[in-house]
Amino acid sequence: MARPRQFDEERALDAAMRAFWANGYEATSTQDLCEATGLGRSSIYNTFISKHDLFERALGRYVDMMTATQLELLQDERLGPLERIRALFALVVDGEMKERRDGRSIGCLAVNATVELARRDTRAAALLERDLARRLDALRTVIATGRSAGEITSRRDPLTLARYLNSVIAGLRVAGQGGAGRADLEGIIDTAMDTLIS
Amino acid sequence: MARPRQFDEERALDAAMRAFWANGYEATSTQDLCEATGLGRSSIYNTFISKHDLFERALGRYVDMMTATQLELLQDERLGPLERIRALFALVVDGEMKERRDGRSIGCLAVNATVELARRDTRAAALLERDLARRLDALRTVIATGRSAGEITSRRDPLTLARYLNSVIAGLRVAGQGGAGRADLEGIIDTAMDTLIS
DNA sequence: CTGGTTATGGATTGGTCGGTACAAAACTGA
DNA sequence: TCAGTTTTGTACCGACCAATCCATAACCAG
Repeated sequence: MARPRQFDEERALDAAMRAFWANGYEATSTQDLCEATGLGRSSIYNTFISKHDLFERALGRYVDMMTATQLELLQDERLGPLERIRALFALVVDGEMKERRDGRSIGCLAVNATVELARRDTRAAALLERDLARRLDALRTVIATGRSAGEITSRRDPLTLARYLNSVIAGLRVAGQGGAGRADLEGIIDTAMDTLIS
Repeated sequence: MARPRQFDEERALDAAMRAFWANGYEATSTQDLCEATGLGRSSIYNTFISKHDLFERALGRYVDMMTATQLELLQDERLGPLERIRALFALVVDGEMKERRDGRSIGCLAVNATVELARRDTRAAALLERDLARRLDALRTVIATGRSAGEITSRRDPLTLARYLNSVIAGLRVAGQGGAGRADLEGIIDTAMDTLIS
């Protein structure tokens, strides 16, 4: 009954996400978004309402995808609890080694958005907070399992350990953006894991 | 022999630093900088050349001040190695509890700049890299001392442990910006310190 | 093939961006 | 008092910002 879209909304969203991921919210202009998505301004505004709304959807897509893969790992029953945590760290390090420029990684859009926006963008902050809760929950569960199984011997309670591991991951992201290489990141991870079995 | 300045350059620099710290580089306009410093545009450009140059000086001032206080703690011979590291963490947490808005901290300008700019601002990246080297060196030294003294029993080498601790600090900053409270941060710290004596 | 509806491209909006020009003001040494 | 120098306030610059308008294109149901 009307003219159909000439583009795939999900693909466009994905391209916008990458642009925000690489350059941050403020440094990404609507012109950049047009070029990244291949859409005209009209199509972007017709579809996504505003730059900020587009960013929210891009960030939402990012955390949904990332957290989904991470939870999959953390709930993989073919692996033991410690192996799952190791696998999660490996995933993070592999991510940090991709898309490097001058030896610096692109980091994690969730961390980047937390740092750039959380204090002055309530909606982004709420989105990030919900994602954090999901990730902490999954970490807490696998840690609790690991402790029951005797693999994790730390007497810190699982939620504290979950917050610790999540914080270590954020630190890894920042380190990657600061120029740390694979060996550096793996050293940090090995050290961080010592905590669980102490 | 000429008209003297009506303002204190260091005070102005300090005000600009706080503006960048609170809002980031891109989101801080030259108009914001005028209001924060109380200077007119002419005075700002006459003194600091450009927004970017002003940012560089502000960031330089920040890392010099912060790293100076942190190194002071790490080299305080009245404290044992572990106590020094604990004191450093306490300093970070206290910092994270200041200037909160909606329960979120302002974070650390060095971390914020790493996340926002390191990939596309070579000069800022170099500045941050030099600061990182200084901090890692001080951490490594105190860790080595602690191991000689038997306070630190981890068999990870001191540089790796230093990178680990520095990364944990960055993670704490991000957590603070994400809304973590004092108890959360202290839980992370206590857990992180377990590593050293394992 | 036509009327209704949506998508698209391009021009354009008012506003703000970082940065500059310029003249008046304010000081100092002579 | 005045020449020389720098600072300061104001007006201004072109460029770009996010966002909108509108005419045209493209599609589909009838």
